[in-house]
Amino acid sequence: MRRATIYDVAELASVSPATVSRHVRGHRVRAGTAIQRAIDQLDYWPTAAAQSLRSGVHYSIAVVVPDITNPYFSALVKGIESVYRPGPYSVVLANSDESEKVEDAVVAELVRRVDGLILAPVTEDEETPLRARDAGVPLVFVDRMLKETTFDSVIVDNVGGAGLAAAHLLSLGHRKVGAISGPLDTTPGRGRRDGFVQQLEQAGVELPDAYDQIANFRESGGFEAMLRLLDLDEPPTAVFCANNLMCAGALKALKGAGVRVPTDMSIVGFDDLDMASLLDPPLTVIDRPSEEQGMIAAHLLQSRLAGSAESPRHVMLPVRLLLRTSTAPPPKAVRRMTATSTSPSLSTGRKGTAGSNRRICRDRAR
Amino acid sequence: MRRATIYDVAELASVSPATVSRHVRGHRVRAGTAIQRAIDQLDYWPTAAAQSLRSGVHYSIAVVVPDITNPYFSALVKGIESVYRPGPYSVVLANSDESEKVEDAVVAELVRRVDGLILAPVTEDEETPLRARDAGVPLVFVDRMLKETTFDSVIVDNVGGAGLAAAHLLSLGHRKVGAISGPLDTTPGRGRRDGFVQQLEQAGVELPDAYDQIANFRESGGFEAMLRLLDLDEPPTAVFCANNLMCAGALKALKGAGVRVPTDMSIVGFDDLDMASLLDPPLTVIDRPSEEQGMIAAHLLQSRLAGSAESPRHVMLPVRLLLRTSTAPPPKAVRRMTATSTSPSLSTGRKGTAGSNRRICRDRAR
DNA sequence: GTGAAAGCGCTAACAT
DNA sequence: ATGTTAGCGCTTTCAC
Repeated sequence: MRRATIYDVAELASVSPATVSRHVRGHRVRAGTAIQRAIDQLDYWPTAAAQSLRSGVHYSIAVVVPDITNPYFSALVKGIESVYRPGPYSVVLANSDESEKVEDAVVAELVRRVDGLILAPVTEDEETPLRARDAGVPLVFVDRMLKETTFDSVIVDNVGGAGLAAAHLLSLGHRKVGAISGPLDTTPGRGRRDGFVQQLEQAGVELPDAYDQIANFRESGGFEAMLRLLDLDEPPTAVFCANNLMCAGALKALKGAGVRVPTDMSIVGFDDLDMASLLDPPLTVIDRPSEEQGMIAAHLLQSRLAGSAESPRHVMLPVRLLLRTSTAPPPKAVRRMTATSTSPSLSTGRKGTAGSNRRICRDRAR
Repeated sequence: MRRATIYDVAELASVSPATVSRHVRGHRVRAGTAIQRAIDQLDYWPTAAAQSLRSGVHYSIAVVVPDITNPYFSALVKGIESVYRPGPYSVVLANSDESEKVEDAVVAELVRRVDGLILAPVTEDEETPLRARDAGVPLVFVDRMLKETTFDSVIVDNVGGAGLAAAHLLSLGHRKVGAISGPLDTTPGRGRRDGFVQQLEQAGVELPDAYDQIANFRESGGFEAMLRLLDLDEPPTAVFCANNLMCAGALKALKGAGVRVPTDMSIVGFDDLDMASLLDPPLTVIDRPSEEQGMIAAHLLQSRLAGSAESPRHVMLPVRLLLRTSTAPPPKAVRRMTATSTSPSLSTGRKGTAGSNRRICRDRAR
């Protein structure tokens, strides 16, 4: 049996196809109930392709992230979906797998099928976004963005967050601190390293090349970078890991090498992990509002789709230091400072970030 | 400037639209290079909606999972994507959020836009799959399936895996064992509980109602169920958690209550976690091949799309017990058995599962 | 509020 | 191998 078309419904309900179309799209029509009965009876569903072809709208948007396996991105997506439910838009998700090439192919495909795009680009200087512009598809960046851009964006205060981590480590008395940063051609990779280094410099502490590790944003990156750090004659007494996955990798390397945290080495991560409090030891991290970030991105996109589009809007969300127990004073504090104070004085100058009032918190019960 | 159509390209290259169409779809045509030049010059991209409307194929498939936040599903998706890259099909991902209602809406939308569906259904007795059948869209189940079904499916040996967990706990000498199961109207929820109970019964051990906890598959479910268990006059000395998220929740409850694992209570989970080895203590789990499961599902779907469709195929993947250190003999072993043997003798009768040779392993270094 | 008619952009038949 | 023609199923004028 052939699939029913709008003509079949029209005939059965004794109206014109145009009227059926209006009814289906929610307009009030006189024969509404009769049409609905015909629709149910024939099990009619509009053909999406025909609708799109004719009207030019798809009623769907796409989200492209570099690694769906990363809990941060899962949370982000959840936030976006919560805004778009219950429709009329459906949201499709795609993975670029941290590959510029894959991302480009994926986006090229998607811009032909969706009305808008939320993108966490793989690098800061790629050309993928042009595909969206060329296709006339509104785009908003999340988590990462291009260097100079006319697109909307929602990122977090990477520089400030990393600075917070550095200040915390310094206040504990650490002077030999290392950093495992992500690729420097990404917004968070570069921003977090910059913020960390700046804060160190303000305290007159240097980040030697050997302590300045760059790696990929996955577990393997953190694992290998930590191995290199441990291989040094004089490893750092504290290390900042630029994201959650790297941090897990670094912890595995430490565990394998028998290095105790925080007794032998302190660790601060960026991005909270659902399991962070269950780890051995519970992880001190820079935490950011992931779901909320997704929701804001969705709202920005929606306002574009609704046509109320002004100049590009860039929103930056505040982050906070979540204290758990993976940080402690160094094994032998060289210069005694406020090293015993677990509530470090963070009077160091810092440009204020939107609405950040409580920047340091202890982890609550669960 | 209007978007270029196939007619514009045809005119510029002095051929017919049909020839351009053939070229675009990879056929060899004489004027190939001229056409390509015209395409590049005009920046022509075929309109997906028009292609689909005319040809009836979308060149995309969809994956619908109940919780993209669950690492198991992330891995599954990764496996699927690896099969479909580099095209010509694109894969879109959707989240049903463990809600039958959301799932139904999402699938209803998707079947209008994709050529095939890979679905991890929310429950075992829902009607969503009928949407796919009605729309003539091939469907394959992963992880979960309906009770009686004519669709392809790829699941894992839930019953056997849970049995393995029970046998392990028993062999350590536990007699007061509890289970935190998922919803019984899901394949893994029911299967894992059944397998656990059966194995217990074979050893003459009962699962009292109070030890038989049912909860949602999320962290909150595990947390609350464990709280209930701890509230008992005589809590179990070992607990089996039916999935990774629940297990994390249960661990948080234990941590909050100051119950030590495995000293005071042993824990076995189902599904490995990336972080499982970093937890305090490293978690003993039933592990299954997630990415591989996704790949198999993708292949099954592809064979359907290719038309080589016979009767429904059901594949069941083997699982294994991954020994770490969250399990140990009970505080005071009531009856001394082989309670000190960490390599339990699993001579208990069990129907063989496809290709399972090494069902118990110790966790390797990292 | 409703109907008639045109056409979105493409590909499948068919003819050459 | 290529061109001609028709039409996929819908929505949108435009007239009433």
